[in-house]
Amino acid sequence: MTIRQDIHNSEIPVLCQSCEARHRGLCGALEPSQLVVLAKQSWKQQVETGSELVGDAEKVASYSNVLSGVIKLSKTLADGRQQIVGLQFAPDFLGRPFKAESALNAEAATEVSLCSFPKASIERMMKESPELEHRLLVQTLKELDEARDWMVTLGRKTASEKVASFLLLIARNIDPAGPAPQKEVVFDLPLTRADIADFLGLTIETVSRQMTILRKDGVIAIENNRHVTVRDMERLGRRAGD
Amino acid sequence: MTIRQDIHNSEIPVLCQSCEARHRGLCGALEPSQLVVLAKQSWKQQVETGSELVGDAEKVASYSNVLSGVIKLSKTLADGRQQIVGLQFAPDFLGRPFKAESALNAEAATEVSLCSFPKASIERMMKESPELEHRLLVQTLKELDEARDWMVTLGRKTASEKVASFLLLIARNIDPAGPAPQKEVVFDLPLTRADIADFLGLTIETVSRQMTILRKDGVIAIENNRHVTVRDMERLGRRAGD
DNA sequence: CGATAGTTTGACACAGCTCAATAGGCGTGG
DNA sequence: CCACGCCTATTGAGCTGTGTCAAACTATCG
Repeated sequence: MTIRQDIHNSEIPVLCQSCEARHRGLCGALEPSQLVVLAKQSWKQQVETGSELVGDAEKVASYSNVLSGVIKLSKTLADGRQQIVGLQFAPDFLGRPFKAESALNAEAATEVSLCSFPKASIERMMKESPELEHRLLVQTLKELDEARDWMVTLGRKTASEKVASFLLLIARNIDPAGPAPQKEVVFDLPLTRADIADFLGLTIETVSRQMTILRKDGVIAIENNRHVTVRDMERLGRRAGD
Repeated sequence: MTIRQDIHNSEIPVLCQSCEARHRGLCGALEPSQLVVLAKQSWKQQVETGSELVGDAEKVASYSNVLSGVIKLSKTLADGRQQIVGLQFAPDFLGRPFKAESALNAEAATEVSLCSFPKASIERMMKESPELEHRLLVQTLKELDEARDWMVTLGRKTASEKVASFLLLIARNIDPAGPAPQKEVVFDLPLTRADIADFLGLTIETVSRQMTILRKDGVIAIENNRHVTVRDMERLGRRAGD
């Protein structure tokens, strides 16, 4: 490597060079010069399963890009009933702009790695760079579409359709390489049965029973409770009801 | 009125002068000069109850501001099961930017008046004016928050909590003058029992039974099926479960 | 190999659904 | 003004899918 190349590479911060978020995520909106500024204030963190990232009604001081792992967003009623209202996969952006407090709870469903930066930095950059706000709008619209799709699942699908819909959702999102529309797909479930129940508006027992039915019917195979093989994506799709 | 005043007023198009959307809605982001351009291409329309504004998988050529009335956004499964995924009140913005096709159905739940403009005009203006895109982001974030709140209702609340939540939602949104936190609130239901059922993920019979219970318990009064008096907003809130 | 947390399975209960009949609101026409 | 018909809402009776409670099973890890 020559000195020239070193100088050239240094335009993009080391931290960002192999980062997914720079390509498909929010940071793709930034010029190399802006990236340098932001990278100085940002830090990568590894977070273990179960740790709370953002508490309900808590002041939020930083935003993050999800680099790997799955984050669950949930809401809880006064008496403890819980509903997961969204899952975030890489390279999603984590944080609710223009609001000091979070109205929901964000928790690492698996091991998660994040790239975080101060709330203020992003908000300052957003004023300078319309492209950044544009990306944020696009991601928010995507999340809104997903939320509305899920409302149909919650309101109008049967327990077995709900479980099939969930497996389909994971199968389509867990693969970081993008959606390869194969017949057979293999993955580890990022959620426990309790989480799945909270996502689907069901109980763990019902989730478990429906998984057993799908297994006995040969639509999926399960090893060690977490490792799932979808034998036929199309058949699973039909079970999901839409 | 003097000529000077006429000249001064003419900065803001006649069409927009008494428009709600100019204050609390999207158009508030626009300079008078931009407003003039947009107003030339926009038109007001009155739409009657039940007419379809945007069909599923239909090309959308225009956006609108809701000036009055209520619009229901819904999705339908292959076998006809339906779920209402959102309601829009004045001065909400109707339309899904950056996507040629709609993934949902928009229908007038009541008489509705709209101010519509070509898709292309807004998108052009959005490129010029970051403030416009900012407003859109803010409205989209609001809708996302609402969708997630409703997911809790759909997934985790009982039938009676769902009906109470619905009445609360209407009571808080129907008043165009804003949320006056009074004890007693009166309004006409913008939805039929069938619509309410589709919004809550219930059947009409269950909705009807829960309304009867609320009426017999004195939480609400109903006249002519549509005219509702909430006797005590706080008590209704407690019935909604959060 | 025992402890612990997560999962599956079974038996039963009940909230909400289905089907069916009745009642009420409202416009039309005599 | 009443009579009729249509549409929407209510009420009732019985059924069923999903929840509840309890026990057994399985994976993982010290």
